[in-house]
Amino acid sequence: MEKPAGGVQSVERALSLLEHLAAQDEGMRLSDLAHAAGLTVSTTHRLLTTLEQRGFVHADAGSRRWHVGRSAFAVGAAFIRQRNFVAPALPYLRRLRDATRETANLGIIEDGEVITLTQVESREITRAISPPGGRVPVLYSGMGKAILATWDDRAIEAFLGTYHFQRKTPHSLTAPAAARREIALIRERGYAVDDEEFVLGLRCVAAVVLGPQGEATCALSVSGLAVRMTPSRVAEAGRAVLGLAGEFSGWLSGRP
Amino acid sequence: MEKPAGGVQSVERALSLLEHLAAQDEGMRLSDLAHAAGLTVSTTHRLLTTLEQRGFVHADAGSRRWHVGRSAFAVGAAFIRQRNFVAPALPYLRRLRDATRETANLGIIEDGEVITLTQVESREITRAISPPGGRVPVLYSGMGKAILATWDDRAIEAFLGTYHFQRKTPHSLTAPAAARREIALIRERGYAVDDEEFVLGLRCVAAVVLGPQGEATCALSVSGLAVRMTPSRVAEAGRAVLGLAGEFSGWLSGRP
DNA sequence: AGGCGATTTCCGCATTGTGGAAAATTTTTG
DNA sequence: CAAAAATTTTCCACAATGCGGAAATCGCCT
Repeated sequence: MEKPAGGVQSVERALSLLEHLAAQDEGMRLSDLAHAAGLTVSTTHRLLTTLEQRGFVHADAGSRRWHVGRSAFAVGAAFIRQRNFVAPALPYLRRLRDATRETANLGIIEDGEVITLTQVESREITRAISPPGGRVPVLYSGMGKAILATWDDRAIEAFLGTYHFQRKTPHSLTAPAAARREIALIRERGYAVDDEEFVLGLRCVAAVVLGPQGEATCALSVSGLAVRMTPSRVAEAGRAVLGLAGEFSGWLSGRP
Repeated sequence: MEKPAGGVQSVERALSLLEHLAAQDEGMRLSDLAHAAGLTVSTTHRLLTTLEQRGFVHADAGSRRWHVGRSAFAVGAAFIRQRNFVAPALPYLRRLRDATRETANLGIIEDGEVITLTQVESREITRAISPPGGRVPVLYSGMGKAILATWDDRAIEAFLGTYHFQRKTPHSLTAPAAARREIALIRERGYAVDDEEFVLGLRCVAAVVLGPQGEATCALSVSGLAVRMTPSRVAEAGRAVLGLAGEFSGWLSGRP
C-alpha cells in the first residue's frame, strides 16, 4: 500500500518486530509493540506467536513482556562464527585505502594473537606486504593494541602480567608500564599507532570496531612504509581509520 | 498442509531458512537451501530477497552463496545484553534443585567477578543463603572456576598472573600452581567444586553452559551446607549439574 | 560459440494472511 | 471485594497476498 516493496509482507513485519524488540532492553508489551511497528494488535499477536513457536521471541508470562529469544541468538552467533563481516567490510577498507593511499587491513584477536582476516592493498609501487592470515602478538600490532584498549583495566593487567615482551625493533614496547601509557594514549585519541614496533620501516594506524553490545568485534588498520607515513600523515590516517571504524560499527549494529 | 501449525506460513518458512543458513558455516546456494528447507526455488528466492532487504541474510555476489546477515547478529546480540536467558534457565534450575535438594544458581562472569543472576532455593530448613546479585572473585566460586577452565591456557595464565590470591578459608586456593591443578581436574571431570574455599561450611558444584559458538555463556551450580554435601553427594550433584548444564547449552544452541 | 545448470522474473489462481470485533483474561479502580 | 478499564487472545469472512509452475535470463564450463 504505502511502500512499493517487493518483499513478503508478513516476513517484513515479523523482522520489524524482532528489531523493535532488540532495541528495547526491558522488553515490550504486545500493544506497545503493535503501536511501535504500526500494526494492528491482532496481526502483531499472530506474528509474535509464530516467532515464539520457533523460539525467536519469548513471552515472559509474569511481566507480559516479549523479548528476543534463544533462536535469534543462535542464528546471530553464526554471523560471527562464519566471519560474515569480512565481505561487508571490504567497501570500508577500500575507502580507507583510497583516503590514505596505503594498505587497509581488517583483523580480530584469537588466542592472544591478531589475525589479519583480509586487506585491500595500496596502489603504491613500494608497499608493505604482510598477507592476510598472518598472526602477530597483540602488543606488536596496531589492531591488537586498539582492541586491547577497550578491555577493562582488570583484564588488561591480567594480560600484561604474563605477556612475553620481546624487543623486535628498537621501538618495541618492552615493559608493562610502557604498555599502560600506550593504552591511555589510545583511549584518549581513539586510534592506536604501531610506530615501527614490529618491523622496522613499517607504521600502522588502527581503530576498533564495536558490536551492538559495545564489545570489540574486530579492528581496521592502515599500514604503510615509515618513509611515507610521516607524523602528519599518521594523524590524517588516524582520523580516517577512526571515522571508518565508526561507520562500520554503526553498520554492524544495524544503522546505515 | 502437513502440519497443523497455527502460525504464519511465510514467516515460519523464513525463520527456517535462517536456521538452515546458520547451520552451514560455508553458506548455502539458493537451490540447496530450497531443497534443505523443502521449499520450491522460487518461494525460497522470494523469502531470501525479503530477508536480504532487511539485512538478515546476505548474498555473496561472487560465490553465489547466502549467509546470515548483520541484522540477525544485531538482534541476536540483544538476547545476551538483555539477559534473556535468565527466565528460560529457571526450569533447569528447578530440576537441578529437585535432583539435589540444594539451592541451584545461575551465574556469569563480569569484570573479573562472578555474578549470581538468579537462583532456586533449596527446600531444606537450613540452607545456604547468598542472594542473587552478589559478586564473588572468580577463583572462590565454583561457577567462576568452571568458566575459567574453558578459556585457553594463554588467557588462563594471563589471568592467574595478576590474580590477587587471598586465604578466605583454610581451603582457599592460594597459588597459581594449585589453580592450574584445579583447572586440569575440572576439565577432566567436567564440573568444578568449591570445597569450602570461600565460606567455611559451604560446598558448591558447578558446570559451564556453552553458547552456539562453544563459548562459555554462563554457569549453573548447586550450593549446600558442607555437612549435607558429603563426597558421594558432591559426585552425585556433579553428574546432575553437568547433565543439566549440557541440556541448557543444547537449548541455547537451538535444540530441545 | 554453444550448451547446461542455476538464478531471477512473471503471472493467474486459491491459499493464506488480514483486521475488525467478540470473548477471555488480567489489572486497576471505586 | 465488586465493578470497570485495559489488555490479551480467539474467531471469522473476505480478498489481498503469497504461492509455485514455467519462461526468461544469467553465468559458467568445455
